[in-house]
Parts: sequence; C-alpha cells; structure tokens
Amino acid sequence: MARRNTTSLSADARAAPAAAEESVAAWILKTEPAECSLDDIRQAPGGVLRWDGIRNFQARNHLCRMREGDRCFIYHSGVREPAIVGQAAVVTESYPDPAQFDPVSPWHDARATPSKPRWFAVDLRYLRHFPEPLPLAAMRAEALLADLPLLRQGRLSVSPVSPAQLRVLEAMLGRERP
DNA sequence: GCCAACGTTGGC
DNA sequence: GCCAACGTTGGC
Repeated sequence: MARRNTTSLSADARAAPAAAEESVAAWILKTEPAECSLDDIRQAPGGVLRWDGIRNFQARNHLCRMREGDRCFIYHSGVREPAIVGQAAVVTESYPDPAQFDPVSPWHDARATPSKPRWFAVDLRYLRHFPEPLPLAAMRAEALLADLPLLRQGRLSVSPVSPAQLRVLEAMLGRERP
C-alpha cells in the first residue's frame, strides 16, 4: 500500500509517530545523578526503586507505554560528561505517582486527584553499570543515531529506542569492552 | 554561568 | 485556539 506524494501531509505527520511507537526496543531514562542516579537504583531496597517525578506530558505518555521487563538505559545529565551509564528493567508498570497528591512534595500537583491522576511512576530494578559509560558526544558523532529522540529532543526524560537504534547502541557499548 | 531550545501558562 | 511571555532544562 504505497503512500507517496499525498496531499495530506499533516495526516501523514501525525501517523508517523504512532508507527514509530509500535517498534520500541528499549527506553532511555534521563536523570541528574545528584537527584537520582543508577547507583541509587542499585542501592535501593532489593535493588528496586520508584521512578517518579515525571512532570512532562510527552515523557509521561512514553512512561505509560513501558511494560514489565522492558530494558531502560539510564542516562546521566547535568554532569561534566553526560552519558548512558548502565541499565535497569521495568518491574512494575505505570501507576499513579503518589507525590502528585502530597501537598508538601515538590512534585505536588493541585490539579490531580486520586480518581483523575495526571502523573505516573514505574518501578525499576537495577541491572548493571556498563564497564565504560557511553558519552553523549559519542552518540552525537554516530550518524546512525541521528534520529534518536534523546538527541533530537531536549527535555524529554523518557524516550524510546527503536530496534535499529538499540543494535547501534549495543554495538557501541560492546566495542568499548576490553 | 550563559544561552538556546522547548514546554507550559495565560491573556485575548 | 492562538501566541507571546515566561520558566526550566541541560549542554557547553
């Protein structure tokens, strides 16, 4: 079913992200390590930590599509050398983020109610630190990652990785091993 | 600490 | 519902 030179460009533009969403091979979770780091996940009781405080609609929509067992690359931002430092796995799919209902929480949202939550969290289990982090600069230098949402879109704290992009990331990570 | 990019808010 | 102003993120 060829769809080319259609005049309905805007409809195609809207359809494109939906098609991309169907092929998510992994996720990238961005965090400032001073706030929450991969080490914090590792050191959490049982190695399981709630990933909460997401207050961006697009990130939330991605978060809600995460499924038990999904792989997550943990990316540390706001440091001298921003990089993917390791992996975690989803152990509990999205549920309402309790912080939104807590008036003293920095993540409180007065517009949220338990019957109409606005924000969600997942639980992550620590998997591993990579022997060497994969720096942002290395990813930017890799043409095959040009479309990686992490690189294309600032401020997106939860973003998908396509199967092809996952293969590239794994190759780059494997290449680093001694 | 600066600044560009981008999401959110709020006036109209 | 548009769009300017504002706030925040995050790389450098």
